[in-house]
Amino acid sequence: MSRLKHTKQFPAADHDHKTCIAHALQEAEAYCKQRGLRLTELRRRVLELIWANHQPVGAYDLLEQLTHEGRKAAPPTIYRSLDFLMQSDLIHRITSLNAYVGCNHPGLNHAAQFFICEDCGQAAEMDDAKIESAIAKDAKRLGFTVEKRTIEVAGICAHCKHHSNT
Amino acid sequence: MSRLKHTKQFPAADHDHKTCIAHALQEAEAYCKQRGLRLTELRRRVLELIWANHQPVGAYDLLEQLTHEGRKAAPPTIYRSLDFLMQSDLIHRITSLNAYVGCNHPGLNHAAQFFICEDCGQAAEMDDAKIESAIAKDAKRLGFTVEKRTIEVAGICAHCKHHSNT
DNA sequence: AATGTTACGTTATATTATAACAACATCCCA
DNA sequence: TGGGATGTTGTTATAATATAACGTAACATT
Ligand SMILES: [Zn+2]
Ligand SMILES: [Zn+2]
Ligand SMILES: [Zn+2]
Ligand SMILES: [Zn+2]
Repeated sequence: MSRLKHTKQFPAADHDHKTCIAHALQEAEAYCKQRGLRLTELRRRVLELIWANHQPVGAYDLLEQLTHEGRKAAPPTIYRSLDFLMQSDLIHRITSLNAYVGCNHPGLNHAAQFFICEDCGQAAEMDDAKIESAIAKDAKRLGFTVEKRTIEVAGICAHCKHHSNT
Repeated sequence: MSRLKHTKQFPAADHDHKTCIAHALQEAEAYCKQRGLRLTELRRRVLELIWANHQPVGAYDLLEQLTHEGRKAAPPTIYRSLDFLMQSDLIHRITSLNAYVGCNHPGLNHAAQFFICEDCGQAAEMDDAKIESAIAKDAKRLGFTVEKRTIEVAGICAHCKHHSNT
Protein backbone atom coordinates (compact mmCIF):
# COMPACT_ATOMS: atom_id res chain seq x y z
CA MET A 1 0.00 0.00 0.00
CA SER A 2 2.07 2.87 1.32
CA ARG A 3 5.23 3.43 -0.62
CA LEU A 4 7.03 4.76 2.44
CA LYS A 5 6.87 2.53 5.47
CA HIS A 6 8.15 4.13 8.63
CA THR A 7 7.08 3.67 12.18
CA LYS A 8 9.19 5.66 14.58
CA GLN A 9 8.99 9.34 15.46
CA PHE A 10 10.89 12.62 15.51
CA PRO A 11 9.11 15.98 15.85
CA ALA A 12 8.40 15.25 19.53
CA ALA A 13 8.95 11.87 20.96
CA ASP A 14 5.48 11.36 22.41
CA HIS A 15 3.26 14.26 21.58
CA ASP A 16 -0.48 14.11 21.21
CA HIS A 17 -0.75 14.15 17.48
CA LYS A 18 -4.51 14.46 17.45
CA THR A 19 -3.93 17.99 18.65
CA CYS A 20 -1.62 18.63 15.71
CA ILE A 21 -4.30 17.52 13.29
CA ALA A 22 -7.13 19.39 14.95
CA HIS A 23 -5.05 22.52 15.20
CA ALA A 24 -3.92 22.38 11.60
CA LEU A 25 -7.42 21.90 10.26
CA GLN A 26 -8.83 24.59 12.47
CA GLU A 27 -6.17 27.06 11.38
CA ALA A 28 -6.69 26.16 7.75
CA GLU A 29 -10.43 26.62 8.09
CA ALA A 30 -10.05 30.02 9.72
CA TYR A 31 -7.36 31.19 7.34
CA CYS A 32 -9.32 30.22 4.25
CA LYS A 33 -12.49 31.82 5.51
CA GLN A 34 -10.61 35.00 6.30
CA ARG A 35 -9.03 35.12 2.86
CA GLY A 36 -12.04 34.02 0.87
CA LEU A 37 -10.29 30.81 -0.19
CA ARG A 38 -12.47 27.78 -0.70
CA LEU A 39 -11.35 24.89 1.44
CA THR A 40 -13.56 22.36 -0.31
CA GLU A 41 -14.37 18.89 0.96
CA LEU A 42 -11.65 17.42 -1.23
CA ARG A 43 -8.99 19.93 -0.25
CA ARG A 44 -9.86 19.59 3.40
CA ARG A 45 -9.62 15.83 3.21
CA VAL A 46 -6.27 15.95 1.42
CA LEU A 47 -4.94 18.30 4.06
CA GLU A 48 -6.21 15.94 6.75
CA LEU A 49 -4.53 12.96 5.10
CA ILE A 50 -1.27 14.88 4.84
CA TRP A 51 -1.53 15.70 8.53
CA ALA A 52 -2.10 12.05 9.41
CA ASN A 53 1.48 12.11 10.65
CA HIS A 54 4.67 14.12 10.38
CA GLN A 55 6.02 12.07 7.51
CA PRO A 56 5.95 13.72 4.09
CA VAL A 57 3.58 11.75 1.87
CA GLY A 58 3.65 11.25 -1.89
CA ALA A 59 0.91 12.38 -4.26
CA TYR A 60 0.15 8.85 -5.38
CA ASP A 61 -0.08 7.64 -1.81
CA LEU A 62 -2.71 10.26 -1.16
CA LEU A 63 -4.41 9.33 -4.38
CA GLU A 64 -4.60 5.71 -3.32
CA GLN A 65 -6.12 6.67 0.01
CA LEU A 66 -8.76 8.79 -1.66
CA THR A 67 -9.57 5.94 -4.01
CA HIS A 68 -9.94 3.53 -1.10
CA GLU A 69 -12.36 5.96 0.46
CA GLY A 70 -14.55 5.58 -2.59
CA ARG A 71 -13.83 8.92 -4.17
CA LYS A 72 -13.22 9.04 -7.90
CA ALA A 73 -9.73 10.42 -8.16
CA ALA A 74 -7.08 10.63 -10.85
CA PRO A 75 -3.67 12.31 -10.59
CA PRO A 76 -4.90 15.78 -11.57
CA THR A 77 -7.40 15.66 -8.73
CA ILE A 78 -4.72 15.29 -6.11
CA TYR A 79 -2.18 17.57 -7.77
CA ARG A 80 -4.68 20.37 -7.99
CA SER A 81 -5.46 20.06 -4.33
CA LEU A 82 -1.77 20.00 -3.51
CA ASP A 83 -1.25 23.11 -5.60
CA PHE A 84 -4.04 24.89 -3.78
CA LEU A 85 -2.71 23.89 -0.38
CA MET A 86 0.81 24.98 -1.29
CA GLN A 87 -0.30 28.30 -2.72
CA SER A 88 -2.35 28.84 0.40
CA ASP A 89 0.73 28.16 2.52
CA LEU A 90 -0.90 25.23 4.28
CA ILE A 91 1.57 22.56 3.19
CA HIS A 92 5.15 22.34 1.99
CA ARG A 93 6.63 20.28 -0.79
CA ILE A 94 9.73 18.31 0.16
CA THR A 95 11.65 18.42 -3.07
CA SER A 96 14.19 15.76 -2.21
CA LEU A 97 11.40 13.27 -1.51
CA ASN A 98 8.78 14.37 -4.02
CA ALA A 99 6.45 14.44 -1.07
CA TYR A 100 4.23 16.82 0.85
CA VAL A 101 3.96 17.73 4.51
CA GLY A 102 1.81 19.99 6.64
CA CYS A 103 3.10 23.46 7.39
CA ASN A 104 3.74 24.42 10.99
CA HIS A 105 2.94 28.07 10.43
CA PRO A 106 0.01 28.00 8.04
CA GLY A 107 -0.76 31.02 5.95
CA LEU A 108 2.57 32.68 6.59
CA ASN A 109 4.45 32.20 3.31
CA HIS A 110 7.70 31.80 5.18
CA ALA A 111 11.05 30.33 4.23
CA ALA A 112 11.43 27.03 6.01
CA GLN A 113 14.14 24.44 6.46
CA PHE A 114 13.50 20.76 6.92
CA PHE A 115 15.34 18.09 8.83
CA ILE A 116 14.23 14.73 7.54
CA CYS A 117 14.94 11.44 9.27
CA GLU A 118 15.91 8.70 6.84
CA ASP A 119 14.90 6.09 9.40
CA CYS A 120 11.46 7.07 10.66
CA GLY A 121 10.69 9.33 7.71
CA GLN A 122 9.51 12.23 9.82
CA ALA A 123 10.28 15.81 8.90
CA ALA A 124 10.93 18.64 11.32
CA GLU A 125 10.25 22.14 10.08
CA MET A 126 12.67 24.82 11.20
CA ASP A 127 12.65 28.54 10.65
CA ASP A 128 16.21 29.41 11.49
CA ALA A 129 16.95 33.08 10.93
CA LYS A 130 20.69 32.34 10.93
CA ILE A 131 20.39 30.14 7.86
CA GLU A 132 18.09 32.68 6.27
CA SER A 133 20.52 35.54 6.86
CA ALA A 134 23.52 33.56 5.70
CA ILE A 135 21.76 32.90 2.41
CA ALA A 136 20.63 36.49 2.17
CA LYS A 137 24.21 37.65 2.67
CA ASP A 138 25.52 35.37 -0.09
CA ALA A 139 22.73 36.50 -2.35
CA LYS A 140 23.56 40.14 -1.71
CA ARG A 141 27.23 39.56 -2.46
CA LEU A 142 26.25 37.84 -5.72
CA GLY A 143 23.68 40.48 -6.60
CA PHE A 144 21.23 37.60 -6.67
CA THR A 145 17.51 38.09 -6.07
CA VAL A 146 16.17 35.18 -4.06
CA GLU A 147 12.82 33.78 -5.13
CA LYS A 148 12.62 30.33 -3.59
CA ARG A 149 14.72 28.33 -1.15
CA THR A 150 15.01 24.57 -0.93
CA ILE A 151 16.74 23.71 2.33
CA GLU A 152 16.44 20.05 3.20
CA VAL A 153 18.75 18.17 5.51
CA ALA A 154 18.52 14.40 5.55
CA GLY A 155 19.92 12.24 8.33
CA ILE A 156 19.00 10.37 11.48
CA CYS A 157 16.89 11.89 14.23
CA ALA A 158 17.73 11.65 17.91
CA HIS A 159 14.98 9.18 18.65
CA CYS A 160 16.00 6.79 15.90
CA LYS A 161 19.66 7.06 16.83
CA HIS A 162 18.89 5.90 20.36
CA HIS A 163 16.77 3.03 19.12
CA SER A 164 19.00 1.80 16.33
CA ASN A 165 19.24 -1.62 17.99
CA THR A 166 16.65 -3.00 15.62
CA MET B 1 15.88 19.48 -28.83
CA SER B 2 17.00 20.81 -25.48
CA ARG B 3 14.30 20.86 -22.87
CA LEU B 4 15.82 23.87 -21.13
CA LYS B 5 16.61 26.78 -23.37
CA HIS B 6 18.66 29.50 -21.77
CA THR B 7 21.21 31.79 -23.25
CA LYS B 8 22.51 34.27 -20.72
CA GLN B 9 25.15 33.82 -18.06
CA PHE B 10 25.87 33.97 -14.34
CA PRO B 11 28.92 32.25 -12.77
CA ALA B 12 31.19 34.96 -14.26
CA ALA B 13 29.90 37.37 -16.78
CA ASP B 14 32.49 36.73 -19.48
CA HIS B 15 34.86 34.00 -18.42
CA ASP B 16 36.73 31.68 -20.73
CA HIS B 17 34.63 28.59 -20.37
CA LYS B 18 36.96 26.40 -22.39
CA THR B 19 39.28 26.65 -19.43
CA CYS B 20 36.50 25.44 -17.12
CA ILE B 21 35.95 22.39 -19.30
CA ALA B 22 39.61 21.57 -19.74
CA HIS B 23 40.27 22.01 -16.06
CA ALA B 24 37.34 19.86 -15.02
CA LEU B 25 38.27 17.00 -17.33
CA GLN B 26 41.90 17.18 -16.35
CA GLU B 27 41.05 17.09 -12.67
CA ALA B 28 38.64 14.22 -13.20
CA GLU B 29 41.23 12.27 -15.14
CA ALA B 30 43.87 12.77 -12.46
CA TYR B 31 41.51 12.05 -9.61
CA CYS B 32 40.21 8.84 -11.13
CA LYS B 33 43.67 7.59 -11.97
CA GLN B 34 44.80 8.31 -8.44
CA ARG B 35 41.84 6.47 -6.92
CA GLY B 36 41.76 3.58 -9.33
CA LEU B 37 38.38 4.67 -10.67
CA ARG B 38 37.65 3.93 -14.30
CA LEU B 39 36.76 7.08 -16.18
CA THR B 40 35.59 5.25 -19.29
CA GLU B 41 34.93 6.81 -22.67
CA LEU B 42 31.22 7.02 -21.88
CA ARG B 43 31.68 8.52 -18.43
CA ARG B 44 34.22 10.98 -19.71
CA ARG B 45 31.92 12.05 -22.50
CA VAL B 46 28.97 12.49 -20.14
CA LEU B 47 31.10 14.61 -17.84
CA GLU B 48 32.20 16.68 -20.81
CA LEU B 49 28.59 17.19 -21.93
CA ILE B 50 27.62 18.25 -18.43
CA TRP B 51 30.46 20.74 -18.41
CA ALA B 52 29.35 22.18 -21.77
CA ASN B 53 28.09 25.11 -19.72
CA HIS B 54 27.15 26.09 -16.18
CA GLN B 55 23.52 25.18 -16.61
CA PRO B 56 22.37 22.01 -14.90
CA VAL B 57 21.32 19.53 -17.57
CA GLY B 58 18.71 16.79 -17.43
CA ALA B 59 19.43 13.09 -17.90
CA TYR B 60 17.25 12.85 -20.99
CA ASP B 61 18.94 15.85 -22.54
CA LEU B 62 22.27 14.12 -22.12
CA LEU B 63 20.77 10.94 -23.47
CA GLU B 64 19.56 12.72 -26.56
CA GLN B 65 22.98 14.22 -27.17
CA LEU B 66 24.63 10.82 -26.87
CA THR B 67 22.13 9.37 -29.30
CA HIS B 68 22.81 12.15 -31.80
CA GLU B 69 26.48 11.31 -31.56
CA GLY B 70 25.65 7.83 -32.78
CA ARG B 71 26.07 6.03 -29.49
CA LYS B 72 23.52 3.42 -28.53
CA ALA B 73 22.07 4.73 -25.30
CA ALA B 74 19.01 4.04 -23.19
CA PRO B 75 18.11 5.65 -19.85
CA PRO B 76 20.13 3.17 -17.74
CA THR B 77 23.22 4.04 -19.73
CA ILE B 78 23.10 7.66 -18.75
CA TYR B 79 21.87 7.11 -15.20
CA ARG B 80 24.71 4.73 -14.47
CA SER B 81 27.22 7.25 -15.67
CA LEU B 82 25.57 9.95 -13.61
CA ASP B 83 25.68 7.70 -10.57
CA PHE B 84 29.36 7.06 -11.09
CA LEU B 85 30.13 10.74 -11.52
CA MET B 86 28.15 11.66 -8.42
CA GLN B 87 29.71 8.96 -6.28
CA SER B 88 33.09 10.09 -7.51
CA ASP B 89 32.24 13.66 -6.48
CA LEU B 90 32.68 14.98 -10.00
CA ILE B 91 29.15 16.30 -10.46
CA HIS B 92 26.22 17.40 -8.30
CA ARG B 93 22.57 16.66 -8.68
CA ILE B 94 20.30 19.69 -8.49
CA THR B 95 17.28 18.17 -6.82
CA SER B 96 14.90 21.02 -7.47
CA LEU B 97 15.58 20.78 -11.21
CA ASN B 98 16.13 17.06 -11.62
CA ALA B 99 19.33 18.04 -13.35
CA TYR B 100 23.07 17.62 -13.06
CA VAL B 101 25.94 20.07 -13.00
CA GLY B 102 29.72 19.85 -12.81
CA CYS B 103 31.32 20.14 -9.40
CA ASN B 104 33.68 23.04 -8.74
CA HIS B 105 35.78 21.09 -6.27
CA PRO B 106 35.96 17.62 -7.76
CA GLY B 107 36.78 14.68 -5.57
CA LEU B 108 36.14 16.53 -2.36
CA ASN B 109 32.80 15.17 -1.14
CA HIS B 110 31.86 18.54 0.23
CA ALA B 111 28.58 20.09 1.21
CA ALA B 112 27.65 22.66 -1.38
CA GLN B 113 24.95 25.24 -1.85
CA PHE B 114 23.58 26.33 -5.20
CA PHE B 115 22.23 29.61 -6.43
CA ILE B 116 20.26 28.97 -9.58
CA CYS B 117 19.09 31.66 -11.96
CA GLU B 118 15.57 31.10 -13.19
CA ASP B 119 16.27 33.29 -16.19
CA CYS B 120 19.57 32.12 -17.66
CA GLY B 121 19.45 28.73 -15.98
CA GLN B 122 22.99 28.87 -14.68
CA ALA B 123 23.95 27.53 -11.29
CA ALA B 124 26.59 28.96 -8.99
CA GLU B 125 28.12 26.58 -6.50
CA MET B 126 28.87 28.04 -3.06
CA ASP B 127 30.60 26.53 -0.09
CA ASP B 128 29.52 28.90 2.62
CA ALA B 129 30.79 27.82 6.02
CA LYS B 130 28.22 30.08 7.70
CA ILE B 131 25.34 28.15 6.21
CA GLU B 132 27.06 24.90 7.03
CA SER B 133 27.62 25.87 10.65
CA ALA B 134 24.09 27.19 11.09
CA ILE B 135 22.76 23.85 9.93
CA ALA B 136 25.24 21.97 12.11
CA LYS B 137 24.11 23.99 15.11
CA ASP B 138 20.45 23.22 14.50
CA ALA B 139 21.30 19.58 14.00
CA LYS B 140 23.21 19.46 17.25
CA ARG B 141 20.33 21.05 19.12
CA LEU B 142 17.98 18.47 17.63
CA GLY B 143 20.38 15.61 18.24
CA PHE B 144 20.16 15.05 14.52
CA THR B 145 22.95 13.34 12.56
CA VAL B 146 23.32 15.03 9.20
CA GLU B 147 23.83 12.75 6.21
CA LYS B 148 22.97 14.84 3.18
CA ARG B 149 22.15 18.47 2.54
CA THR B 150 20.04 19.91 -0.24
CA ILE B 151 20.53 23.66 -0.32
CA GLU B 152 19.23 25.24 -3.47
CA VAL B 153 18.27 28.87 -3.87
CA ALA B 154 16.39 29.87 -6.97
CA GLY B 155 16.08 33.44 -8.19
CA ILE B 156 17.52 35.95 -10.65
CA CYS B 157 21.24 36.50 -11.08
CA ALA B 158 22.86 39.92 -11.26
CA HIS B 159 23.54 39.69 -14.95
CA CYS B 160 19.97 38.79 -15.86
CA LYS B 161 18.58 41.45 -13.56
CA HIS B 162 20.53 44.13 -15.42
CA HIS B 163 19.41 42.84 -18.78
CA SER B 164 15.77 42.25 -18.02
CA ASN B 165 14.75 44.64 -20.80
CA THR B 166 13.96 41.73 -23.09
C1' DA C 1 43.50 -18.68 -22.20
C1' DA C 2 40.51 -19.26 -17.90
C1' DT C 3 38.34 -16.70 -14.55
C1' DG C 4 36.10 -13.19 -11.87
C1' DT C 5 34.66 -8.48 -11.97
C1' DT C 6 33.01 -4.31 -13.79
C1' DA C 7 30.72 -1.77 -17.32
C1' DC C 8 27.47 -1.49 -20.87
C1' DG C 9 23.30 -2.78 -23.91
C1' DT C 10 18.48 -3.86 -24.00
C1' DT C 11 13.73 -4.35 -22.79
C1' DA C 12 10.32 -3.40 -19.85
C1' DT C 13 8.28 -0.88 -16.29
C1' DA C 14 7.86 2.22 -12.16
C1' DT C 15 7.17 6.84 -10.37
C1' DT C 16 5.99 11.61 -10.51
C1' DA C 17 3.58 15.20 -12.89
C1' DT C 18 0.93 17.84 -16.49
C1' DA C 19 -2.08 18.90 -20.82
C1' DA C 20 -6.50 19.28 -22.60
C1' DC C 21 -11.19 19.30 -22.40
C1' DA C 22 -15.81 18.08 -20.42
C1' DA C 23 -19.03 18.25 -16.62
C1' DC C 24 -20.49 20.20 -12.55
C1' DA C 25 -20.84 23.56 -8.73
C1' DT C 26 -20.86 28.03 -6.83
C1' DC C 27 -21.18 32.98 -7.04
C1' DC C 28 -22.98 37.31 -8.38
C1' DC C 29 -25.80 40.29 -10.31
C1' DA C 30 -29.73 41.56 -13.35
C1' DT D 1 -35.05 33.70 -9.79
C1' DG D 2 -32.53 32.95 -13.73
C1' DG D 3 -28.44 32.88 -16.19
C1' DG D 4 -23.85 33.91 -17.30
C1' DA D 5 -19.12 34.14 -15.24
C1' DT D 6 -15.95 31.85 -12.56
C1' DG D 7 -13.95 28.21 -10.12
C1' DT D 8 -13.68 23.24 -9.04
C1' DT D 9 -13.64 18.51 -10.16
C1' DG D 10 -13.84 14.42 -13.42
C1' DT D 11 -11.71 12.08 -17.25
C1' DT D 12 -8.49 10.56 -20.65
C1' DA D 13 -4.18 10.73 -22.37
C1' DT D 14 0.56 11.58 -22.11
C1' DA D 15 5.01 13.75 -20.57
C1' DA D 16 9.16 13.56 -17.80
C1' DT D 17 12.17 11.29 -14.67
C1' DA D 18 14.08 7.04 -12.97
C1' DT D 19 14.87 2.00 -11.99
C1' DA D 20 14.50 -3.38 -12.35
C1' DA D 21 16.12 -7.28 -14.45
C1' DC D 22 18.90 -9.74 -17.27
C1' DG D 23 22.17 -10.58 -20.95
C1' DT D 24 26.54 -9.42 -23.26
C1' DA D 25 30.95 -7.33 -23.72
C1' DA D 26 35.14 -5.39 -21.94
C1' DC D 27 38.69 -5.48 -18.70
C1' DA D 28 41.87 -7.24 -15.18
C1' DT D 29 44.32 -10.85 -12.88
C1' DT D 30 46.29 -14.85 -12.84
ZN1 LIG E 1 1.95 15.79 15.59
ZN1 LIG F 1 13.82 9.16 13.00
ZN1 LIG G 1 32.81 28.13 -17.19
ZN1 LIG H 1 20.78 34.61 -14.89
